[in-house]
Amino acid sequence: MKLQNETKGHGKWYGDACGTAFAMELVGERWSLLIVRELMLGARRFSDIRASLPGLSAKVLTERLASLEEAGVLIRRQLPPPGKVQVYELTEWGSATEPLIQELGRWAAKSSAHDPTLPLSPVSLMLSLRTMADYVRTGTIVGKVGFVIGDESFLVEPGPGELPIRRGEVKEADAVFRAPDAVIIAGGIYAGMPWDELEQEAGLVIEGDRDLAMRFVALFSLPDKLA
Amino acid sequence: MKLQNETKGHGKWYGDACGTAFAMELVGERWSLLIVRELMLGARRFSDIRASLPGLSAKVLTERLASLEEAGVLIRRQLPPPGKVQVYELTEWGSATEPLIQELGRWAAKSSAHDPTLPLSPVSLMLSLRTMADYVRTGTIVGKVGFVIGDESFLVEPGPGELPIRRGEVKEADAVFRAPDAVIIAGGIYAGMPWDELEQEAGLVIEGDRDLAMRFVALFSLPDKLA
DNA sequence: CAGAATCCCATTCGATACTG
DNA sequence: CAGTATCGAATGGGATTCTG
Repeated sequence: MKLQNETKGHGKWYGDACGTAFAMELVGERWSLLIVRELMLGARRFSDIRASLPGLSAKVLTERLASLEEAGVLIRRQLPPPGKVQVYELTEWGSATEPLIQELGRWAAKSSAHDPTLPLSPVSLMLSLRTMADYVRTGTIVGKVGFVIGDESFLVEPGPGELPIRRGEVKEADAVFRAPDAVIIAGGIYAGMPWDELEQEAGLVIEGDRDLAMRFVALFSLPDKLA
Repeated sequence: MKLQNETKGHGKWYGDACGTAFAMELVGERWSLLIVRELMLGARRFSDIRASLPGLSAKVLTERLASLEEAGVLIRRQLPPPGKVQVYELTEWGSATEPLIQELGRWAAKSSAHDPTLPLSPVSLMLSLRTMADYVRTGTIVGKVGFVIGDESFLVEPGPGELPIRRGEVKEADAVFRAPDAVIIAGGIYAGMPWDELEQEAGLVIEGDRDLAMRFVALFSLPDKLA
């Protein structure tokens, strides 16, 4: 891919000092922000990203990774041997897009047209927890909650005013949600589907401290819709 | 313009429940969010918007206005006679993009590549004040500050933890900044250019309570850059 | 598997001209 | 002023193929 002329950015964008314009030049392209989102919880490989974003072609992913790298949002890195695979990782500035992604999510959730039952990626679900949590109550939960979604695992450790999430084994978790697909868990948390029904019919498994699990999911709710 | 098929939105977008994706479908198109930004401080006419966004053609503006209206972000309205002109105005949900626009701006400002000396529209400058204000000090300013930029006027009335801005005559202001272009004022506030130099060489005029004016501009600063 | 390279079609854009 | 109509050029994206 030919590098774009640096004075004009992606082509002929708006030469505007406003941050809105500048930011849209960098991450406003189709797929860009979704790719950034997938990297938000840690470095991933080309094929991981592709698998999480159905509809994104290899060509476009290659192009977006290149322009995001050029913009300084992410870097391409070789993992040390053994492994020695190539991964993409957000820079510090790239990670600083999280509030941005959260605002996008909050705004979308207020739309009456937003449909929370559409498919979503594991990372997308985990990040939505951070967006929609009631932070005045996160401190009341004691214990770690694990999620195993397909072949990805995450650990959530609620604390006062915070909700740290990291990838990792769920052995240390006190309660674990296990499901083949993120949309199942999203259905329980956001669409109010009964948990026992999801366990019987959708392949959800809740392990460990079930009471903890239920108090945990009660932390999350969608905002009221706006006209 | 043919309306898009409603099931696929703008064409073939990502069918993802994540708010990021949904929001990008609605306002992620080129120019869309800049148009929304121009409406943020009140309804405007077609040609007002066009004049504020150099590089935006009538064709594209027409298209964007149509899709933003269809998405429920803005509405098209006839002003009552006399006047009887057509204006575009944000819906309640459209106005709810302000935190989003602010996050975009905050993030952009942390980039080392961001150039605050580029041209910007009057609305863009006024909104940046709300984004960059030090809200622990806004309450210490007593008095109204007016801005006249080209032929647009705004009134800012700082209060504890808030910075309301509205269009309006600056007669009631205790201090007024007057400049032919927003970039001049931005240079003083964000780029640290000396105010007296701007007055002598760039056509800036500061009227009224000069001490108030200087304490007011000290409320604003750009964040530290990230790698 | 991780991408680069080609090919080709669909869409989009900008410029210009036109209209109520 | 507030758009609409048209046209040629540029861009974008999917499918496919190739390579280390």
